[in-house]
Amino acid sequence: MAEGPESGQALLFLTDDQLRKGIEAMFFAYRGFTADPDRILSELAYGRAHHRAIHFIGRSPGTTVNNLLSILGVTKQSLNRVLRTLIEDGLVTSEVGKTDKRERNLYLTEEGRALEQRLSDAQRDRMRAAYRAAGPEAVAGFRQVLEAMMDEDLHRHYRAMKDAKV
Amino acid sequence: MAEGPESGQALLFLTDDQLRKGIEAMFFAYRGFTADPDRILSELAYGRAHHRAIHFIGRSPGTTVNNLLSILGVTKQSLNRVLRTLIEDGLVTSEVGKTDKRERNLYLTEEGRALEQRLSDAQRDRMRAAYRAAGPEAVAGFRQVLEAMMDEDLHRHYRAMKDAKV
DNA sequence: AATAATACGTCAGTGTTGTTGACATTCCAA
DNA sequence: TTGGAATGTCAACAACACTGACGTATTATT
Repeated sequence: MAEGPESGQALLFLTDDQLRKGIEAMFFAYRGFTADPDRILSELAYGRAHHRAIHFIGRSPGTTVNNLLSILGVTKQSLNRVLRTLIEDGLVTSEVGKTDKRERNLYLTEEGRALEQRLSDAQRDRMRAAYRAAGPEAVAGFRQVLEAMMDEDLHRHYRAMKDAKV
Repeated sequence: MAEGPESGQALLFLTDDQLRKGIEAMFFAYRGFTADPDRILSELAYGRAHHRAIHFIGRSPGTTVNNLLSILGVTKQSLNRVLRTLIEDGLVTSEVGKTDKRERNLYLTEEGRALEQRLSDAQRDRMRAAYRAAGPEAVAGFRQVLEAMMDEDLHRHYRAMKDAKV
């Protein structure tokens, strides 16, 4: 080991057992994290893929297909299937780009914003309850660990979005 | 609001914007969380469902199909398909229950333990790096928030497993 | 002006993982 | 002992990811 002066007691949080607990906590918590939106989505014959698309289009109105692809980390064929149904159902509009006509700028319609609101309300309610139960210091730690767990390219997207004004 | 003396400054961490950041952090971090095992699994033509089964069988040797079902939250038919391939491939053994012959007790084989080790090593490496970067206080907060985010029935499973000795 | 590269969409095929429905076996209790 | 509940298996289907190939419009490069 020979980690220097911080060895011993101070590094007990890095034992395999502690790490395993973190892994299992992550697994169980993610299930809770998605449970409420999933219920709403299943009523509408949508899935998580639709939720993710709606969320990030809502976050960045006018975003392009390519940008969405790099955020979501799926293939264009997979995203296209989802976008097509959302456009057909009138939740999303796709406009030819002004400066570059190859691009498509994506926006939520009124109806799309309504669903986005409904989904994020459900998810925020749970998040708010968890935050309130854990307290501000815990929340800060929560965010720190999550950020350290991201892949670098996703972390870039996260930072870019984190600091954007609503 | 009228939340009492802790209103104002101290509740800024509960704003919608803070909650949104937490939601997006959760989304991006979970991708990182599963990225390393996913790479290993794809080499072997397995998926996350196989990983989850292997993980929880390894954690609770002799567990029954029913118990695994309530942990994983899928249908028994879905789990069965995964278990069948793992058994065919010699990673898991299924033994008829001693007291109740309807039950099947599940165990990892030597080979199954080897894969479990390989997968959890990869996942632990990332978790360890994140923990080390964030520090012990952050890790405590991380775990607190995650636990508060779980559904109650999953939280029960988590607690039961959390305190079990390896 | 011709060529290459980019952005987007689509068709076809495949694999994992979830779902329901039907069914066999085993246990238990009336 | 018979009917019901619990446990697990087989079959078929849907959602959603993937790869590969191709078409089209637009922009950039030479």
